Amino acid sequence: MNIGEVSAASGLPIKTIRYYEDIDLIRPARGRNGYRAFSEADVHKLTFLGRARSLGFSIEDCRTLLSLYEDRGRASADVKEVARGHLARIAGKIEELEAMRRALEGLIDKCHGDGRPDCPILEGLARPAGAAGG
Amino acid sequence: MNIGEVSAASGLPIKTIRYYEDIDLIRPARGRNGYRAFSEADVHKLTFLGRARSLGFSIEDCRTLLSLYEDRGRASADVKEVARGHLARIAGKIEELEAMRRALEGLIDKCHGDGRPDCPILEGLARPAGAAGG
DNA sequence: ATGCCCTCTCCAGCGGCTGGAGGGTCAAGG
DNA sequence: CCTTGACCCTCCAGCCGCTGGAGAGGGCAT
Repeated sequence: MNIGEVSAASGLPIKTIRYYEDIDLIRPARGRNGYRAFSEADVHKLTFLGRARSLGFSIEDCRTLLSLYEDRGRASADVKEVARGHLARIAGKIEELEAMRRALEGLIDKCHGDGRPDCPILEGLARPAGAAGG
Repeated sequence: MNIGEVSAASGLPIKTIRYYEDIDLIRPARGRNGYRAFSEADVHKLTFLGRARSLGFSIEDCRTLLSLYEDRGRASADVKEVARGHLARIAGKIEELEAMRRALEGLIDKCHGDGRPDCPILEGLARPAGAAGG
């Protein structure tokens, strides 16, 4: 299988597949013409990688997950630990973003948003964080 | 004011301040010795930038916000539009992350996480997204 | 041989810093 | 006057995970 077909089959861009080879996530064979020759196993791995990435796992996590995936003697506890760590990072990011959202919504609500120059959003950015106007 | 004091006053790392000058967000004066000589206005701008960044605004948004901040004749509607756009991006990201979280939690819940190799997390990553085991 | 699409490698850039090398400046102390 | 040490300077490289583009070669139909 050439890279174009694999791209279509896995849903990953060609560039990404080459990149994954570059960082040693996959090691496709090579034909005499120099073209990458992907096996079914390569396609499975790439699909796996695509799903893991779409769940937000880092490349390093993906590397770990892939090696667990390939290790028939793995302990599921190891997989779970990686997943839990990632889940915690996601939860943290969500909290961060929700704090931003709350702060932004608070400012936006106060801004009349017309042609006049006075603007609580800019004032909020210019003042110390918690300082309510009073 | 030298960069160290400004860093302490604004809460921004020295490197970041230099970087902000590099990309023309601020234009501090220079002393005869080549040191940056910051005015109070520079410090205000940097503090403003720090707050905007902490709310997740991109550098380009910050550039816009800063120019609005400095423009006494601005329309608050313009500020509000920038903020609303950013809020929408944040909300989008939160949704994305929450979808990831739900998917991950679903997988993690199903994994017993012991020494045995069978693992619904890996299976979930190996199969098409919505395909429940049956 | 032509044309077209596929593939290859290598280099550069995105955002937003951050670290480090290698050097100049300034104030205090001896 | 000299040294010490904290500060400041510039420039380059790297982080992550790709992505775009240049320039060249391969494969197949006509």
